[in-house]
Amino acid sequence: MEEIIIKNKVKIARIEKGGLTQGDLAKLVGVTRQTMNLIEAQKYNPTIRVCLLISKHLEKPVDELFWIEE
Amino acid sequence: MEEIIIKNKVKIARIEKGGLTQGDLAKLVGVTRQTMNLIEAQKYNPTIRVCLLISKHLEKPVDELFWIEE
DNA sequence: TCCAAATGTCAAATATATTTTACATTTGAA
DNA sequence: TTCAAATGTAAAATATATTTGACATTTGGA
Repeated sequence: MEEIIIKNKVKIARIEKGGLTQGDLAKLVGVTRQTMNLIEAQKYNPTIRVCLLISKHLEKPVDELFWIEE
Repeated sequence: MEEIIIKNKVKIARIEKGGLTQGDLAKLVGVTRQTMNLIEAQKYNPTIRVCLLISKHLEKPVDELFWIEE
């Protein structure tokens, strides 16, 4: 899985909530609050499905929310 | 995992290869040829890490390569 | 036409994303 | 200040992304 080059440094930009709680967003996206919490804490590497749904509900493109740390 | 609403309909736009083979792109991204093949065939839901690396090597934004089927 | 390279696919194994349950800490409004 | 709501986190279980190995089919150029 190319551990050396990229190092799984995917980051999520601060999910600023327009009234949404972490749990609300999780529910909208269809994951658990814990998963959303881990994503926000940048603890791992979600699937594109989850990212697209976050993107949709936050109305921001995936490329703006997630990137590779150079 | 919200089986009803979204149905895991992530699609990859045709990965047109500027001389790249499926295997070449797989190697660049750091996954196996089989994984790249499955992604192209829209058989599943890759991680954002893989998507960002595909995006990088194809020089197209993630949002252009992957979307949710309405 | 022929053949090597590229692609499609399958089954079993492995790695890891995601859930479940549970509890401790923080935060903000009454 | 207080208390409910929100957040942070952890361990174990489950679901699924990804690999490995292998083989069959397709494709494009010589």
